[in-house]
Amino acid sequence: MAIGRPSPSSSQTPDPGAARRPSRARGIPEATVARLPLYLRALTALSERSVPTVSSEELAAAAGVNSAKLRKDFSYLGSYGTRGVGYDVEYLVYQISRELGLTQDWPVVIVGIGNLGHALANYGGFASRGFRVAALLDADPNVVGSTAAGLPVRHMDELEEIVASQHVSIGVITTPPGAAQQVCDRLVEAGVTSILNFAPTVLTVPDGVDVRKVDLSIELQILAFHEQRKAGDEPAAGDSVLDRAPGPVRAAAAKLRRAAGGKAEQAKTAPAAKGGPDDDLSAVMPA
Amino acid sequence: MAIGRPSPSSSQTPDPGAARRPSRARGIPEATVARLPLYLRALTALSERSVPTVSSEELAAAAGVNSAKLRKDFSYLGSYGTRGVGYDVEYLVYQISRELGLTQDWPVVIVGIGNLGHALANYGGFASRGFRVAALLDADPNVVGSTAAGLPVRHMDELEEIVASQHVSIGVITTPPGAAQQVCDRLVEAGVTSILNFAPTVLTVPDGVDVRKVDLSIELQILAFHEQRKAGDEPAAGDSVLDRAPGPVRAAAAKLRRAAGGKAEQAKTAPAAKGGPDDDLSAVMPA
DNA sequence: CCATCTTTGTGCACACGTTCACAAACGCAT
DNA sequence: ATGCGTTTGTGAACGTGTGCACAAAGATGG
Ligand SMILES: NC(=O)c1ccc[n+]([C@@H]2O[C@H](COP(=O)([O-])OP(=O)(O)OC[C@H]3O[C@@H](n4cnc5c(N)ncnc54)[C@H](O)[C@@H]3O)[C@@H](O)[C@H]2O)c1
Ligand SMILES: NC(=O)c1ccc[n+]([C@@H]2O[C@H](COP(=O)([O-])OP(=O)(O)OC[C@H]3O[C@@H](n4cnc5c(N)ncnc54)[C@H](O)[C@@H]3O)[C@@H](O)[C@H]2O)c1
Repeated sequence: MAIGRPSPSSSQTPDPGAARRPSRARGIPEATVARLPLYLRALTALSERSVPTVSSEELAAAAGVNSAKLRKDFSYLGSYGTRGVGYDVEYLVYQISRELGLTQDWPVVIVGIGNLGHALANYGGFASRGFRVAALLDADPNVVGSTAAGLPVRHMDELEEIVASQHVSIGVITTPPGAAQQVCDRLVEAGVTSILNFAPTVLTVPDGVDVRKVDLSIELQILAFHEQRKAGDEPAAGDSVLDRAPGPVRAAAAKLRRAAGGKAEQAKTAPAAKGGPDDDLSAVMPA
Repeated sequence: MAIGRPSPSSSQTPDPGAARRPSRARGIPEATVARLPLYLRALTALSERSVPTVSSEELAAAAGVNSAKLRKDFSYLGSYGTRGVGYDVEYLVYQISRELGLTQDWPVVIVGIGNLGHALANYGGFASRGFRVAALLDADPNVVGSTAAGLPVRHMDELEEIVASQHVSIGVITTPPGAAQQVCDRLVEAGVTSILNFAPTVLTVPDGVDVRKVDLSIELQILAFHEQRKAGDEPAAGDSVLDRAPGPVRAAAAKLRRAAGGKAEQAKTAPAAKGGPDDDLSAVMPA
């Protein structure tokens, strides 16, 4: 069972219309763009095994999608297949790479070289697709000067110079959430126009700047939701009749909730109530 | 500018209909489920500042979505707001937590304690939402026995016992891609029914098992696509007329591509061609 | 050159997700 | 009670994404 991610997923920044972008810049739908890297990975594997051609059915299986979707996706790139035969692997690898902009080199800066920043710096799959770590940056003097994956960690003060001189347009943020917006602003100011954010914060950026986020915690919560659904899915108490009921009853319930007042009480008592989270209310509002 | 991720972001496993799951188990759409953690995070911040109520407009801004979407999302949970006032922060925190299944404890195992596994083990935001690291596992004898974030790294042989005795239903895979499917199979066999996969591989699982993936490389490639679009978006050569042309011309082009044969040549010559990636073909097929 | 078999490319219908816009509900002041 | 300003909850329109199913394109063999 695969869980649908409006892709957002996961990746993983939703909200297609948030910035009034028709999303379909030159005809390639977002959903297709998000799958191209998947196809590319599968094709690269085939290429390494010197497989000359592949059918939509085979490739779709390797990429974990359905073949009609794959064919439609490819149709946005042009007619690169041969009926009765399939797709030429090498040719397709190149076409997709070109479409994704991977035929050029993308220097990237990573800001915040803690646990996660270190792991990313050491990640080999980075360089394999045209992404090159231009610099590792941190604000902590104790971290600056050390090395990670053979690269020196440099101070944030050097950011502007690095971005400008190396034409960096992609930045990765792995700082604590409190520093993320500030770091983001500085990256944007320096000229970065694409940001991959690992900090659990909503980043605000000007038009023209893209943000994608990776949030472990969100992914786990989504899994928990489905897990809960699988295990049991009891009528689940809670969700009291009060809240579904129309008219003055609901209003009274709402009033009570607010009246229950300051924070902790409500948050603690509710989960504690065993027959359902609204027991406390039902006790006050019997009918 | 926010890039749309059919969020499936997100995040980050697309394909809602892949396993014939109507996706809308008890009425809550996947897209909404994926946003609930976002709302929850914003609400938690408000709660810590002792803000009693919040309007859809304010909360939407904090979560980075539009207010109509937020209201519709909440409407799937029930009528928890008060017209003219807004939503009770504490009450909403609890309702969303309950809906996501966060009122209970979720033990999690992490398999593959390398760079990334270490970072995840050290991640504090883990425990903060009811997720508890039940065990760290690895196959490498050199790693087993060491500690990460105060927890001992245990051998894969113990997996089955740990999953069974601690009722673990969520597993995180941070092994190299080559080992991921095998590890996945073993997790599933042991009883895990939700998997978060960091390895760049397509995992195959039986029905009833959920998989979500986090793939840094895919995120960067999507950013690169949009970055390329922003910078220039030149007619981009390539995409030769041959391939758009109908009839025998296209067929001939396809034939030539295949005939060009073994791998390297095609992949290398194409990007090298300066006037466009299909120049090599145009040279052979002038008209 | 024709028949047959395979596989692409796509029109179409439908499902899902987003946004608008507004009536109904509510708090509050008079 | 009544009226007024505010904000929710949702019907309806629209846009995006998915999957079916099939005609047309091409391969292949006679
Ligand atoms: N570790 C994980 O597995 C994990 C998982 C999911 C999300 N995250 C998120 O990723 C981020 C990093 O996590 P981590 O575990 O690596 O944290 P960390 O504390 O180990 O590292 C953070 C680094 O950022 C640096 N930093 C702080 N403020 C800075 C600033 N203003 N400018 C530049 N650098 C600054 C710190 O010096 C530190 O080196 C956090 O936001 C965390 O919530 C981490
Ligand atoms: N490091 C990153 O930032 C990063 C980013 C994106 C994706 N990834 C992916 O995450 C995975 C882990 O990355 P990493 O950098 O931590 O790699 P790593 O090599 O540092 O760690 C992998 C760990 O998995 C263990 N392992 C190998 N086979 C195993 C098996 N069959 N059972 C149990 N454990 C096994 C190894 O002993 C090792 O400790 C890789 O698939 C990588 O592609 C990593």
